[in-house]
Formats: sequence, structure tokens, C-alpha cells
Amino acid sequence: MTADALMASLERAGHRVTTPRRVVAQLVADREGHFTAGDLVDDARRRHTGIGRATAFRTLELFTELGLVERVDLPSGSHAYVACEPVHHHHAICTSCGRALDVAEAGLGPALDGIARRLDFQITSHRLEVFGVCAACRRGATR
Amino acid sequence: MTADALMASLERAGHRVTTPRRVVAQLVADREGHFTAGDLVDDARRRHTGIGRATAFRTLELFTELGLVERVDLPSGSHAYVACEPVHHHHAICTSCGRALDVAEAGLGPALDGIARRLDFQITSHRLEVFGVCAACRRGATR
DNA sequence: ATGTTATTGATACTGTGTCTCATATGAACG
DNA sequence: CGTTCATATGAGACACAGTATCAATAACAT
Repeated sequence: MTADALMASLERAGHRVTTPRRVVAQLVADREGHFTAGDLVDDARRRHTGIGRATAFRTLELFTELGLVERVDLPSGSHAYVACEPVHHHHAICTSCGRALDVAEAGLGPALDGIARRLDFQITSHRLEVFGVCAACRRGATR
Repeated sequence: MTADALMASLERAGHRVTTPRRVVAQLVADREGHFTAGDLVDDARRRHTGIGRATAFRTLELFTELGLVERVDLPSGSHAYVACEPVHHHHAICTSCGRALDVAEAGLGPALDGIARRLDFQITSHRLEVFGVCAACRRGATR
């Protein structure tokens, strides 16, 4: 996901294309794996962009609304974001390098149907998060 | 899950049985559905127990470690807890009344295997959260 | 009863995320 | 191009969650 692609989606949705937003888009695009809002704020300061805290949070929220970035809740309880394609899917998060792989729906349907039936529960949404170690990290390349 | 059961597990694990912990256990037992740490602190103050903020957090953390209570991440991003049995399972959270139903493993295995194979990813843990409306709420009893 | 040790509560502190508001800026229009 | 005006920005204040410190206290084995 490039910064340009992010900005294009933003414009398509009727939002203004501004310099601060372009900067945040670039920071997101430059990130590997997941990151917190705080990480982005730090990046912004380190690179001497004049991006304010509030703007970083707001832009991230905007990207999330547009589905360009998704929030994942790490086992530690902190909130992280990952850039991803705007279709329904889940994430496999590598606990070693922090990268998030997209996981397609993957036969969860029957399991969900079973749950709905057994519990007489009307499912409106669900979230699956898988944690583990990716192939690259297993081969020893921990970065 | 009664307050006594909570305290019994606590004692079995070699922790001291103290009055503040008993109070927190009672607060947890009296709760329906999910609640945040802040909710418990408020309960404690409202009932004029002399429980300090730190103790409420600490006790909740302790219960979580022992698996007597489990943390769930709500779609809103806030952290909530639910009392539950200490075996691996997932939760179906009713967005209307806030109650959490326990969901047994439910045929997730094949789906996870598929993910592991396709992505060449070694899964160490996973979390499934299902949101929707429970049977009672669908019938109109919103509390 | 008593001594040891875990636990407690007050308080201070670190972070995270939101809100406000005066100022600045994009883009549509002339 | 310049003007206009809604939108977006940044600084700072704020609200809240969670953690750390530490002297005082209470559990429990003896």
C-alpha cells in the first residue's frame, strides 16, 4: 500500500488532500508490520515534519474509517494499526517481527453458523486474530 | 461464578485471602456481562467499600492470570472483562445487553490448519470474538 | 501472641486519546 | 489568478486508563 494509493482513496471519498495527510500516509506506507498511534507520532517528530499529535490521530482515524488501515488488538492489550486492503479479512500477527499477514475468510462460515445455531445468537460481526511465527522468522531472519 | 468460588481458586493458587480481594470478588460476581476496570472502581466507591484504585486493578489482573476472568477487546477499542470458566473458549458478546456467552472451540481447528498451511505460519494462539444480539435481546427483553 | 512477608491505599506519574479554538489552507468559483 | 469559505490544522488543555512507589497494615505459619 503506497502513500499515493492512500491519498487517492482519501480523495475519492471526498476528503481534502492536504500536506499533513500526505505526510501521515507516507509514514504509514513506510511502516512494516503493526504500529501504534504513538509510533507514528514519534516518527513524525523524528523526521521533523511539523505534524501535530491531534492530526496524526485524526488521520489514522480517517484511514481506519475508509478501511485503508485496520486496528488490531494485540494480546498485550495495546491498540495497533496495520495497512491493509479494504475487504473483510483477518490478520495473522507474527509475534517475532510484528508483521501482519492478511488472512482471507478461510472457512470460518460453518463454524460461525454452528455457534449461531447452538447459542441462538444472531451474529452481526466477528473478529479472528491469530498469533504465531511467520515463515521468514522461523528461518531465522528476525528482521 | 460466585465470589466464594473466586476466592477458593485464589487460595488454591497460594494467594492470600484478604478482605479487599473478597470485596472485588463480590463486585465481579454481581456483574452481569462485561465490565471495565473503571466500572469496578466506580462500583467500589458507590458501595463505600474502602477499596483503592490500585487494588481493584491488581485484583482484576490476578483473577485474569488465574483464568477466572478473561479480557475481551470490544469493537470500541476499550478493554473489558468477563467472568468465565478457566478453559480455552471464545466469547459471543451481545451488543445490546453486554452479556458474554461462552463459545466452545467449535470446529475452528480445520480453519486454523488451513490458514497455517496456506500462509506457512506457525500458529501459537488465536482469539475469536463474535458480536451480535442474543436470543433474550431479540425477544425484546433488553435487560 | 509474634514475626515475616504479601498486600494495601494514597499519591504521583506515564501514556493514550479527545476536545477546543484560533489560525491556516485547499479547492471551487469567478 | 485572486477571493471565499468550509475544512483541516496545531497547540495546548483535558479526561481517562493503567502503572510505580512506598510507608502502613493485615494474613498466616509458627
